[in-house]
Amino acid sequence: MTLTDTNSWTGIREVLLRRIHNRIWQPGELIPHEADLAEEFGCARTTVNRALRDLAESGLVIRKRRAGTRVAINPPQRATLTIPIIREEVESLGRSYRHSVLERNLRALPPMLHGAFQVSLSEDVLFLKTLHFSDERPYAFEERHINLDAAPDARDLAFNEISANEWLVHNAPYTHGDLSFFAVNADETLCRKLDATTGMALFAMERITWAGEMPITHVRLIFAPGYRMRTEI
Amino acid sequence: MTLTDTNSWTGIREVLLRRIHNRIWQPGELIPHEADLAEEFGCARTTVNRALRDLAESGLVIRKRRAGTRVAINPPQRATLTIPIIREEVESLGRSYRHSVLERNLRALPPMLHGAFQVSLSEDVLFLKTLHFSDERPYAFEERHINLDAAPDARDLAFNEISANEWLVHNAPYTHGDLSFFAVNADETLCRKLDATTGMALFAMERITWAGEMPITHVRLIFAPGYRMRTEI
DNA sequence: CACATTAATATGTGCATGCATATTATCTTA
DNA sequence: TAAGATAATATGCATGCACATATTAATGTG
Repeated sequence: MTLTDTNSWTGIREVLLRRIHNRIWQPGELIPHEADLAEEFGCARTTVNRALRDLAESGLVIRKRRAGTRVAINPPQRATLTIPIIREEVESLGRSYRHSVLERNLRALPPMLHGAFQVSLSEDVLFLKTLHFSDERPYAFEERHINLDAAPDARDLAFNEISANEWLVHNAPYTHGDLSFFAVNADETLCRKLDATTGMALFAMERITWAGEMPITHVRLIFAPGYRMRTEI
Repeated sequence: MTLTDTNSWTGIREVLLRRIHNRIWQPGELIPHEADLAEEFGCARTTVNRALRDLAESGLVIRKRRAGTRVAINPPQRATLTIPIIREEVESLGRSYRHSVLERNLRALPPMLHGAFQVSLSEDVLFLKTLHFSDERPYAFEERHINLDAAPDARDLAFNEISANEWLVHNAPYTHGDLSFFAVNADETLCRKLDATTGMALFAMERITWAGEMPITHVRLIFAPGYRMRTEI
């Protein structure tokens, strides 16, 4: 038995967790309310509240005012993905990072993004194709649209020194965004860029970010063969 | 300007967020400490603490005792993925769900999983191949190993009524796990099962879960063509 | 009986205070 | 001067209390 340090909120959380795991409280069942638990553990209600709040955040219990706290019927499996700046991801693996801008121009917003960007933009967007390298081997291929209304300084930057990925994180913080993951087959051009063979399945990610109502950037990243996105749950 | 409801912790969080977004506090910069902010907002230190704790959780600020709170240099982009039970995912899209167990037998733990499962198991594991359908069209193909030490009741279940996916969530809660996402090419057998053409890129997920030291299950899910995993950030 | 009103109740949050703990800065001392 | 002891300080956490708010149950009313 681990030292439970009851009357610390983490300790109480562990006790509650064990009861849920051991089915002392069945899924769907109402558990005692804060005041009772506080008395049982001999601590303040605030402390129990903290523990329960944490369990609710991770989806294990459902809390409603007046209705009480009940064990979740099917705890949704939540996974927190950390999506780092590519340079940092590569360097954290002990590899050297480099990137190369393959294409850079102004163009009208592609129709595909009209819906996603929602607002009609007053001017062209900056389009970039970038290849990211890990130890001089292709790591990921990036296609990006930048809304110059949201990041006007980007117009004068070549993004040869600092990648658009990193520059935007530092200079155009977003408030929210959409993120999706999927698989694509490598076409001819992707193959040449990513050292893949034609048709190979590649892991891809697409992201659109906004600062309030203003769309900032759309990016599509396609990773070299063998890439896995990992996390712990 | 939105109503800021200062002296509520969420209101204070919004104000702090705006200051970070507007670069009033530069990345890397030390921000005033809790007591000062509490005085500025005319609230208790606890309330400021709650707001700062929340910002720290989302990775926007870094907090260290004595050292103070500083704005993160490159806020890691954290995304929370909710991985639902497949039946619920399908039904939430308004489709009908069905699954079919294609194969079910006991076998020795495959060498591939010896490392992952870490401990040597005393007996065989239960192996299952399941196909999940959405509106009678293939949705995902599942290969699963279940440790019968962790879930002995599984030995007598056919998993025709309730899928192993769902049964395990209800009957063998895990404490932690590893999760990864990647892309695979459809091979001959996958094609037949998932209505794909040979070589098509498919989105896949692999997951191993433990209850404490005890491995529970390994599962590999391969989704039908076109699948996207989405989230908001 | 249907519907609106009111009361009861469990969680949500704020406050003032005190102490714990990690980390940095400062002061000793060999 | 370098290494170790000590003080200072910002966050972390627990407590007791009060009030806010959402939701359910009970009650009243046409």
